[in-house]
Amino acid sequence: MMAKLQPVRGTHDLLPADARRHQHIIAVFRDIAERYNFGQIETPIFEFTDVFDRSLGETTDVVTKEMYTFIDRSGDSLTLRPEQTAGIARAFISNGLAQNLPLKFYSHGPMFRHERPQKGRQRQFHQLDVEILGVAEPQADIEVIALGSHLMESLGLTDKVMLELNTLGDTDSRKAYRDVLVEYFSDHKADLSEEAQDRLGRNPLRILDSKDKNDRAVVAGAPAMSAYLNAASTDFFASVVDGLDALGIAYQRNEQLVRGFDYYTHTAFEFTTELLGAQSAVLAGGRYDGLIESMGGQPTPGIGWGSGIERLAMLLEFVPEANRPVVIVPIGDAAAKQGLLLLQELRHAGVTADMGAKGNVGKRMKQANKANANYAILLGDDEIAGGVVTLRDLDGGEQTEVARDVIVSQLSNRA
RNA sequence: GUGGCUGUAGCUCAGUUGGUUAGAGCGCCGGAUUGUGAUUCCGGAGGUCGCGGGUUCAAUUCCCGUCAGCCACCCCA
Repeated sequence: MMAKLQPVRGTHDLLPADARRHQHIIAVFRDIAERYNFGQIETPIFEFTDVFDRSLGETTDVVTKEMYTFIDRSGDSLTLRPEQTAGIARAFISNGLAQNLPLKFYSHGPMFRHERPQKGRQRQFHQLDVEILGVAEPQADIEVIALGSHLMESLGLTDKVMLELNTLGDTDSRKAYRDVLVEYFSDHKADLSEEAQDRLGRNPLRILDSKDKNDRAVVAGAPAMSAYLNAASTDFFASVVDGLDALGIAYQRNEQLVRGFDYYTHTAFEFTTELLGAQSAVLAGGRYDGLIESMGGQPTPGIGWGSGIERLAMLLEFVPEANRPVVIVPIGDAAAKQGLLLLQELRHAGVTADMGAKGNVGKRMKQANKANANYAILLGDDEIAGGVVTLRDLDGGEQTEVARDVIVSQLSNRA
């Protein structure tokens, strides 16, 4: 391999076939999000570091060791966004959007995390994202999950993913449970892994989804989160579940499901798969009623999810084909000019068309074949003199003369 | 950040028990075919054997380091 010009670790070029796959996912997503009456929002791919520090939780791994943070020429600390929600929350506050509640946003674009790459994990990756701001009712939870489910269905991934669902309860419930959990884990501290012992002080809920065998044994005996939910939290979750049932959206309760960022409350969910190696989450999100307030805005409930485009792409069986071009094969100098004109007419008429820059007829026909062209248009002195064009069907091999003045409409109608 | 495996042509891979000019298939370019595309035939280009250092008369091969890829841990989309 060339040693010199390498892409930065964990980044990838999307060549046309991959780019088409990504664009297909994005197109399906946009179509569905628009049908759910979400509006597109684009926030910058970098923000003041503070935006992420304060929102994600200072002890989370993303903040402590995965952010791409740098000092710009003005001396400000900036960070490439590791996720989308914080940026949207910031935009909500910056633009004074509290006047327009409720708001439904969708977005997509690159995210950055400084992690060791592996299957389904890159340093620059792309996410789809939806957020609903200003709706405290379970209907928003249901709608956002339904949108995710709809997306899976439209991408043909329903059989490959499973919806896992949990509730973290409101702030009071979460705090109560946390205290009980810390007490329980402290009693079993000796049996926990080093990682888990470390997390006990920082983020005890995360011990629940540890993969360590010993940890799992301890977790199995831990008090259940559901037992510590207050009435309001229990009712809220019951409403979410009712809604999903009514819509026929299957899910599996997973009481160990804990999301990575501190801002989550109530509903937490993930569409997971077993087909991506160690990575399981394909689409994940939850409710974050305290986030905007903690960032300095008016108290505003929110819920949303993010979904990794690369991960979706790896599961996708459908690979969209590129348009097959019509390729013009000019023969002679006069035809080269006439060819350019015809090329322009075809393109303006909506036909994917191309014309090579050099080569004799044989060479050009080979090029047309390689370009996966469905038709070749041969244009030489004979055709020009007769006011026609020779249209060759490259799949069947039939060749016919078509009047020059109808060829464009004939081909555009076919497409 | 930690660990395991792997780096030979654009791609997929052989190979050298350390020894003159490192191979194949596919792909690419040209010709047979300057008005006709799979195929076929002929010819050609393309490698400082990831990079750096060490051992050796000699390293693509052995050793060390480094970078990268893959996979896993951690964590997450």
